[in-house]
Amino acid sequence: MQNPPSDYDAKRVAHWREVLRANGYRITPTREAVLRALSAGNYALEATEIFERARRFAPHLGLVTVYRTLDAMLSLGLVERVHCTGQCSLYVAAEEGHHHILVCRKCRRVWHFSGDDLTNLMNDVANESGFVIEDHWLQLVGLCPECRDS
Amino acid sequence: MQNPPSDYDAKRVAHWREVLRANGYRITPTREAVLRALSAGNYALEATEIFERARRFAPHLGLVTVYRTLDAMLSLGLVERVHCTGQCSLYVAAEEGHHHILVCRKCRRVWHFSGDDLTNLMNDVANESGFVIEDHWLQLVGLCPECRDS
DNA sequence: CCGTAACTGAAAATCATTTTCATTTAGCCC
DNA sequence: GGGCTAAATGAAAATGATTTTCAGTTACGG
Ligand SMILES: [Mn+2]
Ligand SMILES: [Mn+2]
Ligand SMILES: [Zn+2]
Ligand SMILES: [Zn+2]
Repeated sequence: MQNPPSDYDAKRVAHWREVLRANGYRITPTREAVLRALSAGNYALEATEIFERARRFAPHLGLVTVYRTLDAMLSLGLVERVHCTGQCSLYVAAEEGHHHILVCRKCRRVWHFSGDDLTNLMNDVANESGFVIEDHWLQLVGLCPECRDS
Repeated sequence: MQNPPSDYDAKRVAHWREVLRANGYRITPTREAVLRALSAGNYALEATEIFERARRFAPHLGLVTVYRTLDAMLSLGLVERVHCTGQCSLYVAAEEGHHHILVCRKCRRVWHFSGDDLTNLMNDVANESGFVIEDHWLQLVGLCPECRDS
């Protein structure tokens, strides 16, 4: 009758499972452990942190599988890379649709936002430079509500 | 009477030399070779590429010195890091003042621009999220005039 | 069930960056 | 134009993250 408290987002994991399967990937216990580890999605994590978390669900998991699953998920747009001053190998669950990220520089909590409109800027820069602009990459950095107090 | 064609920006090198000196760094032939290698400033370069270029000016140069000089220049804001999809360890000469970068994804040519105004967006996101936003990273990616044709 | 291509973890290989250390040198003071 | 000394140097070793290899295992369509 009681639901055990879950430290992962079952709904999101189910969705990811479908996307992976639909793209020819097999659903294995180890792979699912990585999905669960990432599904909370509120923090930018290093590969080793994902590894540690995922091991709770699949103790014999190897770090290699984390990297391989991340590759698959990156190519399907299910996770995205988070860039930082020093280290640029952080990962976080991606939201659907066009959006960008605001990261807490202290605890790496992630806030997703959309609604940026850079078309004017990009047109100006394209005209001035002669480049064809294909993509824009925007990330905000700051302190989350909890970290700014302490 | 003739000036040899120089593959570096002597003026910029002179300026960097002054900034380094003013901050307690010594001017050595190897360090200056790295300055020259970076001074053209139109391309985002990997450490090893800087190394190769700098070796033309100081053949016995070690790669370690490239890293050490890059650290010094980064901390003084003379070069900046360029982030890419795969590799985030590219460097390019920084312009003065607030600006951002447009990079050619094929040849890594860099165009510097300014004039972005994200204050409205940042205020909205700050209010919604509760974060204090301290910094914004913006980078455009595309194809330079030459690469878009070929 | 079966067959097979996909997936797995351990170990080794690779690659970028940092540390160590003995030697050299830039820049300051006579 | 010498010295002096802390800063800088390069070779080599250490580190750390990621990738490759490979022999065994497994998901899943038929
Ligand atoms: Mn956008
Ligand atoms: Mn800006
Ligand atoms: Zn925080
Ligand atoms: Zn180009």
